[in-house]
Amino acid sequence: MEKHEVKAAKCAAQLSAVEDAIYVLGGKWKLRILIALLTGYHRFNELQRTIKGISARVLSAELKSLELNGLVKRVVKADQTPVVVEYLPTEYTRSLKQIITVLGDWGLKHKKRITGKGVKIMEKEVE
Amino acid sequence: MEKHEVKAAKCAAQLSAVEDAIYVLGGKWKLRILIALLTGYHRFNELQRTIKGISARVLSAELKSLELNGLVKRVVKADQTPVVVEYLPTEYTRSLKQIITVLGDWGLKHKKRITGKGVKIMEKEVE
DNA sequence: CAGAATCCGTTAGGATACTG
DNA sequence: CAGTATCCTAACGGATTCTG
Repeated sequence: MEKHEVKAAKCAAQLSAVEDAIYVLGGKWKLRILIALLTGYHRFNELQRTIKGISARVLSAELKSLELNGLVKRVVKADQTPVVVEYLPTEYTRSLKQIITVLGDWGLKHKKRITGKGVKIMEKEVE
Repeated sequence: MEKHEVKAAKCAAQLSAVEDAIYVLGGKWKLRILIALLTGYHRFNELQRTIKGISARVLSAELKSLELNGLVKRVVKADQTPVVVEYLPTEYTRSLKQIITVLGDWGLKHKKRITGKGVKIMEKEVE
């Protein structure tokens, strides 16, 4: 195998692996939900309050998707009234901690970089 | 500050940092483009060939967005005919290497996890 | 509280064709 | 080669209302 073929193969492998990760974790909300989950928020409305801006509809859909991928466990405690539903992180969810850490670190640096320079790329204010 | 307030503050900080990262790197293509860039692909059509499935329109738009964020440098070599345009990673781009590595590792594990179990979450085939 | 149902606007991004 | 220009649609996601 020649040099550029090696390069191509490595790039393709990297590309495909990252692609898979993005496929599961991508989108606006999934990682945020997982962070809240790992932080200790487990109830539906609690999650909605913690994750600013998410609607019940979207939260519900995202939780289902995450459950399909084994990243959330939905637990119904039927022995209580009213019924309590909890969304719990799984063992598998904890394997994401490194991703979250690394991404968070970079995001922090990036914010400092742009606010430090006084550059505003796009408007993002809320109020 | 009480315990749950600390938790809330930490979670919010983490949330906001990751949010910032997603804002810049999110979407279907940005990270893939950066990987190709870091691997050594610099020309427009070269990138399009390497990143399977991306259209010229989208590639063009994404490159502009990345350039705005300082993650790509567009270099025109006017001393040649025809004019050669190169998209080069910056120093700042290299700060993403860890993210790419971690994300790639996880994606690889995840793929093994699902293919190993024979689970097909959603259809994703191309042909 | 924990959602489902409905409606509806925005947008990411695909397909194709064209240009200097 | 290095893009632009158009057109178009599927998916994302916001707002609101309703329910057991």
